[in-house]
Amino acid sequence: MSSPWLSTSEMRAWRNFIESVNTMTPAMENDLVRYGLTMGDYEVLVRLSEADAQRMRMCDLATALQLSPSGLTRRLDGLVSTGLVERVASPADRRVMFAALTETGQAKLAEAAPDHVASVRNRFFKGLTRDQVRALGDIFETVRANLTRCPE
Amino acid sequence: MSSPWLSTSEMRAWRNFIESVNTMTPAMENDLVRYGLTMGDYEVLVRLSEADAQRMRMCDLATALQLSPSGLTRRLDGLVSTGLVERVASPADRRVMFAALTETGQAKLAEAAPDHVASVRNRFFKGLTRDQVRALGDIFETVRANLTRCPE
DNA sequence: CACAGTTCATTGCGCTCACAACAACTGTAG
DNA sequence: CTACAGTTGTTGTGAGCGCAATGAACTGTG
Repeated sequence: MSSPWLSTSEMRAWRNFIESVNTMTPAMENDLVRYGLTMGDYEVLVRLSEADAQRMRMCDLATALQLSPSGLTRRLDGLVSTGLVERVASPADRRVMFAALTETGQAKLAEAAPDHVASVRNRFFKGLTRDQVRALGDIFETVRANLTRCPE
Repeated sequence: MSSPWLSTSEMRAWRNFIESVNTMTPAMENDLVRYGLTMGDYEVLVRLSEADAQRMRMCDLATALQLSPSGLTRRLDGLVSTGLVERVASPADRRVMFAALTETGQAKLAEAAPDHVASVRNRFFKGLTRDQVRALGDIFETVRANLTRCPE
């Protein structure tokens, strides 16, 4: 129970998990290159597209993306320079900047999304049964809940 | 089946998975800071400790760690400077360098390992049933196999 | 109103990594 | 023996990210 080592079953799960993540991430990143997007960029577009008025405050967006404030500032720089997102000052609170999806950004997301979804299916869900997909949902819901409970 | 979108079940699994990885990785990284190690460093020590004569060729190690050659060179620079690993030239082939675990490195691994294992248990396996752990092993073995089959 | 504390975004700096170019070396074909 | 294609590892360069510091703006309390 409180052995200092992982059990055989745990070790197998852990190693396969780590290796899958390490392989899958660059592969999916690569699938997006043809759209001129990184996975980070894509996540920004998705979040904004789901938000009211297609815009979010920087700090809320950073939290949602689990990114540091500085990281988000720099990531947005890129998206702004390519015209997919624009910065909009808040009239209510002059400290805050909104990251707002542009028409171009919306179009780019619509263009890249089907391929990205196919990529997720192909890299991740391919070969898994319906039960396994459901089990995955349960498992990582537990993991996520456990992680948010122990921030330390 | 070939819908352009993820099903509800897939979406749930995918988002929980991504968020878990994003949260868990820095948390576990943080757990190793007190030993002066990053997770990358730790992985190097583990791989070397499992290898014959506690040493591996650079290119084999890079492959095992899914790291680029240059990435490994730089990572090893750090480990060499702290004395945990040393570079040993191969007498047989003068192109190759071995990364070899030192006594210090072995001791450091022995020191950090129990805490790291506890970290994995605490961040990842905590709250999962034995069946779920086994299911995880199966699932990511499938994912990993699928990824290696489609390198493209 | 004044002012201490908080929130928000950005910038400087350092770290890690990948890609491309490179240098050293091996071994095989001719 | 020579030529040359393939390998192994390192270095130059640039991208992305976090931490800490900064400055601007807001909040609340006396």
